[in-house]
Amino acid sequence: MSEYFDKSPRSCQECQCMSPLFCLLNPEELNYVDANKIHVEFKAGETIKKQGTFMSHVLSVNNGLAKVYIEGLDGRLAILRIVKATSFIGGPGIYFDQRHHYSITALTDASVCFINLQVFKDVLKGNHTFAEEFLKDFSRDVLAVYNRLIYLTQKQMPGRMADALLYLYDEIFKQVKFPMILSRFELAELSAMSRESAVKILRDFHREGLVKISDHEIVILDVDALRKISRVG
Amino acid sequence: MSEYFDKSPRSCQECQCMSPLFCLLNPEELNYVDANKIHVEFKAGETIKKQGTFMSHVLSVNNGLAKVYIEGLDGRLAILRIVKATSFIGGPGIYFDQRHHYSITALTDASVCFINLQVFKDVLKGNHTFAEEFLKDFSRDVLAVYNRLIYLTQKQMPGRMADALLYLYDEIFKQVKFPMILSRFELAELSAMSRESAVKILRDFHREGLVKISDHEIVILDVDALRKISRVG
DNA sequence: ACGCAAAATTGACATATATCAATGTTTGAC
DNA sequence: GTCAAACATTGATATATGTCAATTTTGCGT
Repeated sequence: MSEYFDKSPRSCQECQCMSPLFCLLNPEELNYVDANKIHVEFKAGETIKKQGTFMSHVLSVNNGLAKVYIEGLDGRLAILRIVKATSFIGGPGIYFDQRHHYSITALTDASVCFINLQVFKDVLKGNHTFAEEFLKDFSRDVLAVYNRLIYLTQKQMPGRMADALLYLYDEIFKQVKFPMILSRFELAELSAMSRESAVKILRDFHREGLVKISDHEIVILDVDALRKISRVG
Repeated sequence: MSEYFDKSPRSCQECQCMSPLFCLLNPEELNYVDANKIHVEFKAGETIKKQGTFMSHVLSVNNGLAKVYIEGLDGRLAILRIVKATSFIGGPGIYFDQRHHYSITALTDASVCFINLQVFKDVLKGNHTFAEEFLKDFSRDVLAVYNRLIYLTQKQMPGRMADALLYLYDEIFKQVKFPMILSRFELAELSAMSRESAVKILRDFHREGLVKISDHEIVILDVDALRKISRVG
């Protein structure tokens, strides 16, 4: 029961897990956000947001990891990116049509704040530094999608899988040994190939001594070789 | 010689070719933009902006058609979209790193205004309606890239080519008979396949009576069948 | 009208990739 | 601990797609 009450919202003022974006708010603005946010804990595997639904709130991931993905044709998923704490998640729906254009699912237990969209827009309207930083964040995400578009359409499978692994290394964990938060199938969804192809490529990487996968852990043994495969395509 | 002088900038106030975005400016703001813009005429085939260069200005296409494309791996191009009059072209570089992240080349003779980036930002800062509409525009572009990501990675070649043709019909010309502004090679770049594959698919479409291509013109004979191919993938 | 260069076309072939079916392995619920 | 369900693996095979090389067509400058 005490656990239940632990889940009650902390105030934003004392929160150490806030997305850096919100550090640009003055106390008054932060109060306004604080009064209009909801804090929710998710278990690994739970859906945080479903593509297509009305965007009543924007999100801030305070803790844990989640996958952001588009539900494409015939239910096939395309994982866009992995988000870690602390990240703001908005998306093109904020100003376009107030809908979520991707789904988000927790990969680990995760703690997420939902900030009322209108309140977010109000604050954005009144604080130009905040608005610029938001735009910068958004633009960075857009650029990442451009890059994915290129490498998913112009590289072959080994290059795409190398990119997926290097992405986890460079952007998410920043160390060569990290937990396998994604199943083979999800790695396939991240690199736009079939599950079986993903398995085969990973086996090849393993045989060539580039990576070691065991016990829910992956170790990248030869970063340079992976980068070369990524480059060659 | 008189032609040379025709190219001198008209004032934005009397311009009928302005991107709708700029209609949201008040006279004072429009004057400010007018005083800080450059108007240039391009011939078909000329490069309007080159990916990677410093973004000193944002663009407004007043007349003509242009292709917006990313220069990917080994010089392979991915055409993102076709722009027609009247369109604003900014991109993620505005707020991220002040660089152009795609190249733009004129497909027909084209008339383009270059608006000083700082001036654009100033106006955006001071006019919230303008800012919101800009964001809406930007978000629409982003969504289009999401869709491209899905259909380029999850559809097979016939579906992708059908999408390319339907894009020209639905978004650009809005009639089933339109000039072939894109070469076969460029159609291939728009649908992420090799030039030869594009030729073969188009031949198939032609044999099946879906399209007719001749004399620099394309006629879509069976829109519904194309839509079906697009759906099936 | 001529001839050159670029673009388009073709079919044969090589390669990349998905699919299928069968099997093995892990995980979590009871 | 057992069982079922999900996940992972494998090799065989089918399909999609790219590449190559040869040829034809088109566009354009003189």
